[in-house]
Amino acid sequence: MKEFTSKSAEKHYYEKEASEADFLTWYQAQDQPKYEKPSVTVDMVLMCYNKEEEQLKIALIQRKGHPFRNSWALPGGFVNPNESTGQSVIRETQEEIGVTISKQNIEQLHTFSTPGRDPRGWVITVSYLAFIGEEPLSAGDDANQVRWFSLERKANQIYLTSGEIEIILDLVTGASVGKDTLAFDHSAIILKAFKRVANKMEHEPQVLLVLGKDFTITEARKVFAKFLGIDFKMIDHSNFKKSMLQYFTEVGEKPVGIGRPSKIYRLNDAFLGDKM
Amino acid sequence: MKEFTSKSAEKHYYEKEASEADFLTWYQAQDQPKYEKPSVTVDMVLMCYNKEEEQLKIALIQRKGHPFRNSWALPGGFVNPNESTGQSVIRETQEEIGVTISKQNIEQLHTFSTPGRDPRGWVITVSYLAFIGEEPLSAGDDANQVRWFSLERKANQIYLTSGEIEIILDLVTGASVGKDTLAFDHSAIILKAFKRVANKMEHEPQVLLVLGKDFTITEARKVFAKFLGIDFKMIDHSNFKKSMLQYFTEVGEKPVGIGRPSKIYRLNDAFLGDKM
DNA sequence: ATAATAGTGTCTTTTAGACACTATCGT
DNA sequence: ACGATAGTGTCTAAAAGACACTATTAT
Repeated sequence: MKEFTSKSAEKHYYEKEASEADFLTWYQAQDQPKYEKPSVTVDMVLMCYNKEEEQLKIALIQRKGHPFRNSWALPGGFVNPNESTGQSVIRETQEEIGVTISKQNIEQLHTFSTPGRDPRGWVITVSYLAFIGEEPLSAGDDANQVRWFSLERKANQIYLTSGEIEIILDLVTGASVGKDTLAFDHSAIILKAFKRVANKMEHEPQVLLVLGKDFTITEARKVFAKFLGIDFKMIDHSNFKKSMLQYFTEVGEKPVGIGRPSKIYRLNDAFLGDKM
Repeated sequence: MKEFTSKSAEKHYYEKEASEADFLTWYQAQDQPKYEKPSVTVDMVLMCYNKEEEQLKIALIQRKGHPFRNSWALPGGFVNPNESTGQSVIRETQEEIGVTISKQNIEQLHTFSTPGRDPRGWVITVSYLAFIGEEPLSAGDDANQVRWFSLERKANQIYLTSGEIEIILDLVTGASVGKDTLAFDHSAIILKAFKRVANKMEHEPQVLLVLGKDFTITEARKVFAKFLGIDFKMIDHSNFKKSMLQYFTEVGEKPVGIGRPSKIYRLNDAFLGDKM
């Protein structure tokens, strides 16, 4: 082992003179951590659509422990070593609400790092977005309950409701305006997600995955209308179909229900995996 | 101070029964870190445009220390406590290359976290994108040199060149195909940035900030052409002007140079700050 | 005058949108 | 038959694009 007159001389030698292999061996042997490090979490904005209620839904959990005990929050949790944040968010979504998503169907949203965003200290979070057909949620260990909250846009406000709970977010100011509030800065994350979807759904209609694999034109119109905060009849059936047909393909016919039987469509493969 | 029969009973009490204030007091007093934490860095993709050479440029530093000593890399560094990642990247850009950017002019790109992306261990990075008019760079302590590299798109490859150094990236495969390579996964970060700009510059022409505050229509055409990998004459002057005039305003006339004097334009304020 | 650049005007093609019409079901 | 839904076709207005033309400068 080499001898050094000082710690800083040693550092200089390994960083600037030794081989990279020697540097790494030395580096791993040092007292970690040299710098203070943040905790890193992931959060998932998971949306679906209930065809009977004609409502968009977002999955929220009620936190069992501090901080924000009993508050509602996005599913998520700490990132583990040897895991990408994408893998973490898939694992946490599975653990906390019992929903399995593939890595093709998650999209990274934004990383939030405002100092003070977590009362425990220095925590930054990488947020993700995903769409699935409606399925039951099951609470993991960290949650008292898990619920699909209805997500309704009225003018420039977003109403998140489930039973007696109502959380109101303002699309313009970004603030939470109701009496119930979400944990951490999860309001900001949800608003970011909502705006992102609304802005690009006409060119990247992955949103339609909230309808499950297959859907009808009118169901697709209804989902779009929800994000735009308008009645679906404001979106002309004929024109909508004409412009969207490039993104999905007819796969069958729906034999039930009132009115003329609708055809069934499915998103083209190009819109399922491999986003930008 | 309360007494507990076991550490886990204590944890349960503070997380699930105590008040949030008591929980936080207890939490801060615990031996940190309970979980292993990653280091978090930021990286800046900073672009400008040299009007004489008619070349897009990207700022790269040559690393002074391991890992990747003497390799070229994006400016960036470790995030400090009590700093958002946005603030970090502004600070690091100032320290490493001597360029001052405002927070309105940076855009978060993506967070990279693939295990193994940094040989020192668990490091994730939050990448940012910014455009400035050309200005001299000055190397900070961590860099041997700092340089503006020319960034040229030829078909689906990106050539980064400066003097004898040439780094080639493939837009399709995402891989680095030349003999010189960048440090870490910085190729992937640059490609992500390039694709992002190319995809949205028609609707959000902040790219034009690479021309400095003011520019002519033809200069703008040239910048666009660089990102599209075509000759600027392929972009019709008249049609380009018609469609872009909604984004910028005439502010004067340029009295020098060959040909009819061009008018000077400036990006509307709406496109300088406050991105989605 | 001519080459080089900047800017205007016109015409065509494409796309987006309004809207009237036809088709098929349950009641 | 009628209301409700789904789907087609037509017409118009707006946007995108091709291209010819005019304007101003250096040489």
